[in-house]
Amino acid sequence: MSREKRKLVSIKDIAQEAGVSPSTVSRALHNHPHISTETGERVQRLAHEMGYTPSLLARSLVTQDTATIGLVITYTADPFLSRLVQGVEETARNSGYSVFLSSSYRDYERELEVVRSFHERRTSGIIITGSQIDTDYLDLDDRFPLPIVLINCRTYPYSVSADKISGAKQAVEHLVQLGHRRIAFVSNAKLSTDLDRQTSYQQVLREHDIPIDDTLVVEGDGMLESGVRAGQKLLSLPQPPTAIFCFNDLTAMGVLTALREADLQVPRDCSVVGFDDLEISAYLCPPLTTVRQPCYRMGQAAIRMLLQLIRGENGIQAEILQTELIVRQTTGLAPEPS
Amino acid sequence: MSREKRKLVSIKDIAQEAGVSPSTVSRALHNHPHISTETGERVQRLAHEMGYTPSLLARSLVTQDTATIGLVITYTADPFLSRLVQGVEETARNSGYSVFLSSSYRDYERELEVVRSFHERRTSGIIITGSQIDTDYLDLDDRFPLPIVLINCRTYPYSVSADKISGAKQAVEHLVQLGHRRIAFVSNAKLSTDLDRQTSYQQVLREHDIPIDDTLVVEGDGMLESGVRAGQKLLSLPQPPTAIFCFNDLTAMGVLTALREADLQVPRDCSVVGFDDLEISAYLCPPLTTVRQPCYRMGQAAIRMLLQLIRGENGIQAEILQTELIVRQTTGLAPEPS
DNA sequence: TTGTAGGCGTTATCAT
DNA sequence: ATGATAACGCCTACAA
Repeated sequence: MSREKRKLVSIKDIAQEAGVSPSTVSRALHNHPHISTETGERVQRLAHEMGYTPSLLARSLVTQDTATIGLVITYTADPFLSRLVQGVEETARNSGYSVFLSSSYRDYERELEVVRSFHERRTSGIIITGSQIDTDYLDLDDRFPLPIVLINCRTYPYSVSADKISGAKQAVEHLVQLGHRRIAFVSNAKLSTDLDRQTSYQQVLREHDIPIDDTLVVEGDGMLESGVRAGQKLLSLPQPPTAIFCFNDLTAMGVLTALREADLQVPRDCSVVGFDDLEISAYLCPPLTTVRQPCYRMGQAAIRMLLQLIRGENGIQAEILQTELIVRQTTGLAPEPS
Repeated sequence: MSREKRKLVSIKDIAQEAGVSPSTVSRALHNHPHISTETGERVQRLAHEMGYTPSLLARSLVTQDTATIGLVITYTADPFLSRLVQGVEETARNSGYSVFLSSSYRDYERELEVVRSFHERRTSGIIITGSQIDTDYLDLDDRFPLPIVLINCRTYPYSVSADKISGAKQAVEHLVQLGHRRIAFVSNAKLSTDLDRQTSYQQVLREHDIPIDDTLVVEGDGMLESGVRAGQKLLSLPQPPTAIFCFNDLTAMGVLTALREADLQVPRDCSVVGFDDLEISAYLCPPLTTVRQPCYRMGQAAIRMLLQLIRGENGIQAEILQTELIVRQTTGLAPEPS
């Protein structure tokens, strides 16, 4: 690769070479209806020979459309997000859009900064996961006058979410049916959508007249290590739980580790349920019972909604996708009270 | 959010409002040296009040610099890549660059298509993982006259790689030291860098006068499911291996699953070594012995090299980062020959 | 210190 | 069917 910066060939260069005007070249390149096949072909051939690559930059400037979207995720390392990113990226590309990716680290200022930078780049719209700003975007409308779709934020009008309420209910119900009465919950205090799970958890317990014990609700942060600590904390209780419902699969993996380190058998001594259904969850030891979120489809739905907003369509409503309990081998009958 | 498309305020609008020329506004916004503090402040204030957001699009067109890079990855769902993406994204952003993300699915045409689209967007440079095109880029120089850095492709002059040769050696050596003589290898036929591992594998065996048995080398594709199949295949051998060295951690997880389903204990009946050291690998059951690739630092090194290329610096050389054997609990002494 | 003018690479509107 | 011209929003000599 020669390293000096070369000047790229432009429409003007082709025009000169072909002995026509730049506008003719532009038209020829776009298969404009009223163009003679002769010049059309000549221009096309010349463009190819000269190694012409159109500048979407310049095009965007005049068409006022970058065909670009911004995707804000919390952490690139979060495995829950990778399939979602895939859904967004594939669907966007199939619609001719490129996607900018940046992460917010669940930080309000960072997120604001990223959204601002996307707006400077004149992205046609933005998709945000785990937003810390959420409904404040409605007020920031004049600062960011471009369509925004949020993921898992049901209070915002343009959003795509998984039905966590129903998912959490199914999970806890499943444990109750197995005879568990001391059911713990490991939360993610940082996340507002965590409330759905916790509310469902409490509701199911109440419906079955199971007393709610606050010591059985432990705070986590959705990461592996916090799952380990939460597990240890729960095991050190005078009356440890016989089942643990976790905020997500990563937390569940941490809890499983804590149980193993305490020489407890799953599910014989304690049942565990996760949330997300990561690809790896089916390959854990034992394979994890969990609530599946349709990550790929959520990403896909988000970009579709965003494209509708970009096109100025009306009647767009928040979407809620179904979750599904996947019963594998980390849940079993409650141990007999000894 | 009001849904009609508003016209954004431009430098001209501010100029008119402030009663100065557009160039003065431009200078004021950039803290140009020769500008009166009075107008400077007035313009800044006005810009803020009017909700001005500069168009990097227009700016890029004139400065011939988009401050944008393209990142091509094989699959967004590959957990090995998430930390690498993080390294690229964070470092890029800290240098004022935004990053486009797209995936190639390890397909030559797809990759070409993505690179072309990045070039159309006039990205300042491109980073590519798992390239199928690799050294062909040297010939494609006229089609893509922009800096390209490859990851894990040592035959290309501008590349960042992990030292897989040494890593694989350490892994197999470790198994030999534990007394294993029937050591299997699960490969990834799709990937050229796989050869490094396989070569090291054979070399270590030779060094220890261990006969090389071709039936102990099984093809995989680096995904979970292929690990399961490879494991099953190896177990069905008349003389199954006592240790399995896997192309990556995902494959190792699959192998572990196959072993568990066959009611074999790890490492008592069979040892397993992975490659990558994903975050979750430390939390498997048992925790996985593996070769760590410094994913984050590889991403960081790649973007640094790319920025050097963009700046036109000389003397840039391919970088090779060290790998490290992380011994956990899936490896143990070879079982006594029965 | 500020304004004028030209240009970045395209597309779009008028003519011809 | 093609060409001239203006415009997108910004930057930057050069001139004043």
